[in-house]
Amino acid sequence: MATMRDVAQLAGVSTATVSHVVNGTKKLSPETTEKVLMAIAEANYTPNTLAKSLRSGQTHTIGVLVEDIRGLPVAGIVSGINETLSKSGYRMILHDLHLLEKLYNQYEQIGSYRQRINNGVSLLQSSNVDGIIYVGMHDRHLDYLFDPMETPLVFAYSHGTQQDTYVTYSNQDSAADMTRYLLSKGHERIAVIAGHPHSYPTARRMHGIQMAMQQVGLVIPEEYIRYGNWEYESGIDQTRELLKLPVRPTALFAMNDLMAAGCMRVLNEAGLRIPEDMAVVGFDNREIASYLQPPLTTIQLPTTEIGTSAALHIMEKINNPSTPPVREIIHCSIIERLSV
Amino acid sequence: MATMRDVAQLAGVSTATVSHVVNGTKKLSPETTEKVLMAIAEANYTPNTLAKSLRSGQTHTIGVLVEDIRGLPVAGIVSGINETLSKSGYRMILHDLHLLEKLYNQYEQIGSYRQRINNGVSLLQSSNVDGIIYVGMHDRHLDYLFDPMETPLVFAYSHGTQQDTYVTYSNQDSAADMTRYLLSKGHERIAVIAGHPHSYPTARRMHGIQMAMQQVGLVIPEEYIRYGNWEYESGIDQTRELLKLPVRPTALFAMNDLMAAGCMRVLNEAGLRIPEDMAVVGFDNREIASYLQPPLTTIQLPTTEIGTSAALHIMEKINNPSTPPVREIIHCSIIERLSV
DNA sequence: ATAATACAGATAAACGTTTAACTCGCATCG
DNA sequence: CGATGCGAGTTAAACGTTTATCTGTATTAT
Repeated sequence: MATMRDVAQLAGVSTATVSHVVNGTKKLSPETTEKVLMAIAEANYTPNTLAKSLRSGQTHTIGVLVEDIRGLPVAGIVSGINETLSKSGYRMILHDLHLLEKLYNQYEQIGSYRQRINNGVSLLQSSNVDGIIYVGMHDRHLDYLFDPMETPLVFAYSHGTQQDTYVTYSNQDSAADMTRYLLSKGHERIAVIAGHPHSYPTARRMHGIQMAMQQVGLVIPEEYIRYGNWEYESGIDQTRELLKLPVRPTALFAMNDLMAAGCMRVLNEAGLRIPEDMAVVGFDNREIASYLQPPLTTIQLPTTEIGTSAALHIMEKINNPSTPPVREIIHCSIIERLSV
Repeated sequence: MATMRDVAQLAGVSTATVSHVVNGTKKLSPETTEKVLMAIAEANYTPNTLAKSLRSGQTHTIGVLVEDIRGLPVAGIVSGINETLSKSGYRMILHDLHLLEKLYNQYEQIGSYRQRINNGVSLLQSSNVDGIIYVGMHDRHLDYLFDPMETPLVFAYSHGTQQDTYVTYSNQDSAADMTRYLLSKGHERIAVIAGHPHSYPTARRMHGIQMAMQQVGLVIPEEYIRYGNWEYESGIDQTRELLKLPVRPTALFAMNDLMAAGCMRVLNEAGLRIPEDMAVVGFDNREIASYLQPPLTTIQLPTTEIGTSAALHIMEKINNPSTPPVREIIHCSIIERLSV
């Protein structure tokens, strides 16, 4: 590999001059510039990133800490991050925390959870990353962990701590939008199969739904609201309960596609037609949504956009450390299929 | 950040001594070692990776080039790679080629395809990675591209070129296994909904199926073999054709879960019960397989294992450059559900 | 004419390690 | 007793850049 010294020798100048030509850090005479460029081409010179970083203290590398790359929204976000970073000449060190096995619910293992995050952060810091993007939802302990960190940090997907930059999607507005969509299709008796009762997304989405109803002077009766646990089976169970009601809803808003799939199965078995007898909508636009019968109308999470935006924010923070924290909430779009 | 010089000063020794303590590269007196260790602890010293790499020429970093992280098997493989690498103190630079939009089929865009790969490789090489793992299936042009590369290279998922190390899964054996499984359940009239007719997996899986049949003295009649294109709709179309046959098969082997889902829909609509009237199996174990009615018996790709193994191979190659190429084919397992 | 300024480029010190070569004292040995 | 070898630690060069400071010449202002 040719070094700067080789080029300098070839062009008959000093390495300083070569450096200035390469980086455009100083005005040089056209002749010298030309000579150097020729020499660079001839030697097939490419600057050594390590030396550059060692000297300058910047690696042009972003550490991306993901809870689990196998989670679908995570992959989309990483994809967006990567695309945006590469366009600006940044690399990405990915570190997977392997948190898909839900140990974060089990108190005795929280230590191990923290441990994994700490290890991840150490790994990234030892890689001299210029900034870190944390991708995931389970950020409860992060404020504690990241506190003593001087590296710029952006949360993607999760909300981070209040004093940090994050970019996420809108739970409330999206749910409200979907509700309005159902209303616009003439549905007034809308039932909800919510997620886990004490979870943040459940609360926000519920709020959005109720707001949208209220705006048109309607209210969801208590017996139309059923809480599941995000899983397929709970969609089944809760829908069965709903069908027992004396006055049936005409539309069913499941807070994710998995539960919506459960709904549809029950409706099918009960001989109800979708959407004629009952409309169903979901949330997430997972792969399964396209293959349900009928294909499910649902909400698309803006994963790529979240990634893109997080990447832009981290670069901004790096180049301008005094940037105030940004809280960005990206809107979701409705994917219209045939279940309404 | 404390440097080696600080530690040396604190301990009253030279930096060389500190280096030797840190790396265990030379036998030193217990007293000196102790002094140095104390100083390291006191200064909270952690070695600078950049300086280390610059000097030693090793970065302990692997470049992972993926065709598209949003592809499901890809995420699993990356997950496996990452876990194994971190355990050995390696980092991972991930670069996504964003190839999910199927431009590789369009001849006029092959240039752009190559371009993207070249850019990716350049990015990784400029990051001074110690080795590269290529994750993807579309490796047709790679031998051409990687030829002038001196960096150790391992293919994961795809077959790479014949003279390179790769690790993939077994198409033929898995299909044979599944066929034997069907046979063991008493099915003799097995129909196949194959993938795209000229694709490699289709050919290998077909071969596996036919071998397994032959071994018990059976043969699949030509009209039981139908070619789709891996998509849901083609599962639907081909199953309709199969149902027109005078003698119906008792089992249906779709070469992926999407087509199997299509099959099941048609069978449902035709009023046939699964598995009583017809058994169905798929391939891939995508998310959808669990949520079909009944849940689909299918084949699990060993994604994590592929990743793990690829990571081990690349580290082996780095530490021992003369390692001969390894061709590893990992076996898939059958996920038994209720569709047989 | 002379001082001040601008310009183009060179010099050399850093950045934080690793490691070959060296020093120095001490035991070993024929 | 001089040569030899060894053990423990030091010295300093090297890895390939960046960049503050310096030099020397040309331009401009007074």
